[in-house]
Amino acid sequence: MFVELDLQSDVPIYKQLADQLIEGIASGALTPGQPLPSVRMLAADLDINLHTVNKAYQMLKQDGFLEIHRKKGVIVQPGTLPRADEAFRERLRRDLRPLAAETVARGMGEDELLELLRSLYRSIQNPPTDKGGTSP
Amino acid sequence: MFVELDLQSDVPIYKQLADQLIEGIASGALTPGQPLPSVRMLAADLDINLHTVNKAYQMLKQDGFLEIHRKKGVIVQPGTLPRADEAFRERLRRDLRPLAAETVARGMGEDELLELLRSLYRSIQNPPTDKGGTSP
DNA sequence: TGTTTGTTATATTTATAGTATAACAGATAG
DNA sequence: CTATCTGTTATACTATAAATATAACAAACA
Repeated sequence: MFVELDLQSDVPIYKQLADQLIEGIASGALTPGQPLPSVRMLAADLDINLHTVNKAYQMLKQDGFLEIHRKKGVIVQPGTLPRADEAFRERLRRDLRPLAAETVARGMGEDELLELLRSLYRSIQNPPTDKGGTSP
Repeated sequence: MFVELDLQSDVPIYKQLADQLIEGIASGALTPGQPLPSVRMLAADLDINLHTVNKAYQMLKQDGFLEIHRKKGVIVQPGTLPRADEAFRERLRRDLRPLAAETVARGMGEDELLELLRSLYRSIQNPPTDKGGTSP
């Protein structure tokens, strides 16, 4: 598994995990229908508690990124992934706002900020580790 | 004071306060050298605890957005505001990454995301409440 | 001399994060 | 059927952060 946790970070472990799974889906490292490790297996692999993994899985299930079946285990959403609806856009604005504000306060230009985000967006959509890819 | 707190939010009060003060500096609503309410006054005004206000003030002092003197009280940084150094850019990337990832995963286009951030940036730099402004 | 300032120090309450066990019920392979 | 693995639920515990409540101190100022 490509997940890497920072136990010293102020970001909760379950959120780090959920974030990286979403990034995996975004990048194509995790494909629709692909099975994920069981909560016990992944917990053992990452050397964290079963419930911490389960919390991340439950969040992603709630958001529609995962499907969870008995015994079949956890799989990446095989159907249509959750859309960027207005609720998501609202959350996006709420989270981006303080970042944009401090950027302005520190005199960082609009262009540089946008370029930084653009660079992030593209590196996720087309990760540098995958040379070539299967899409084209 | 233009500060509005959401006590039901999962965002800590002291962070909401710090964020809005930074936005005030970014928008020009708070000008360099301008005095801020004392920790006791603002706490009473917002109906929160003295220490919660103090925590926000201390963070902003630590970052260089505020100066704090005995008896003179708290003032907006009269000298040069903190710069957007590499440490800030790193923090920016770290915070933007999960947002960009979920945006990709939800199939929201790069253009729309960038436009959303651009809109936020500009509305902060030139707030809609101030018709005309003193700058020009 | 008072009064207000930031500051420091405790203490308490509340909520979240993370861990540790244990047990339950559904699904599957043998 | 039986054993095993699955998610799931429940409970308990520790640790930490957030927020509040008082109290007191020292510096600055009118």
